[in-house]
Amino acid sequence: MLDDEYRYKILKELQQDPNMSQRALAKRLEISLGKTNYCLNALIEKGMIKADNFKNSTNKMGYLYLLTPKGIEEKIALTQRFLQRKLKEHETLEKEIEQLRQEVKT
Amino acid sequence: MLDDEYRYKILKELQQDPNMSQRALAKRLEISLGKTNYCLNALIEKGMIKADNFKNSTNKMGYLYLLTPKGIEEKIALTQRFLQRKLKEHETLEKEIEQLRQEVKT
DNA sequence: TTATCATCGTTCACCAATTGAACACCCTCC
DNA sequence: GGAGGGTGTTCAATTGGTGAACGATGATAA
Repeated sequence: MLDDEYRYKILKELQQDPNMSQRALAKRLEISLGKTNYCLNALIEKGMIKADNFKNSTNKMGYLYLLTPKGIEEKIALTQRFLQRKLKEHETLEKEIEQLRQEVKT
Repeated sequence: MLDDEYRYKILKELQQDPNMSQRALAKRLEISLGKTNYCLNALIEKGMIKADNFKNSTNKMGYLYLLTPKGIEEKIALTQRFLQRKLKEHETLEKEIEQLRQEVKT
């Protein structure tokens, strides 16, 4: 459940916008709230993310999910690993498409 | 469970080699025997495939899973739909890769 | 013939992953 | 105080997928 993909995506989204509820995160990643909560807590557990309780100046209260230095490093590593995987997928996909085109010709 | 992908793949494999056990099919598609059985029966139910009981000349008995005319048509339609989807995926993937490359630069 | 072995399709109890309604809590505003 | 809207957390329920086990059938050996 805690595969690279979601670890990467969560770190990415939170780095970009640490002020983001778990619900917003869930919507963005197109996964359930429960799964989001599970993955996020795992990242916190591992010291990748620090959850800061904080109050917005005017209105609502909320959390800030900030990447720790370790989290930032991890995110970089994951990005590279993720890119490699995507490149492999890309290669595979192109072969598949070529094959499908051949098939359509017939 | 009976998504386009497996319908397409099953029709393709069986068109190519109608003499193929469900176990062999399962291995080829990298899905479980149970799922293979379920999908295949659904295709039979819909009249896409006809299961002929038949005896091999020399040794074993087995089934022939032959595509019906309707099945052949369906397979063509699925191939095209599948190709379209793969092209979309391809586009998406390239964007993702580009984005990842940008990110790695930083 | 009978027994054994291999292979077939079918079944279904089991496991893992995922979901989201429900809950407790906090804050603001009336 | 109470209503309303936002939090994160929980967990019963559903879903999807698995493959061992089963009965049937034909080939093969005794």
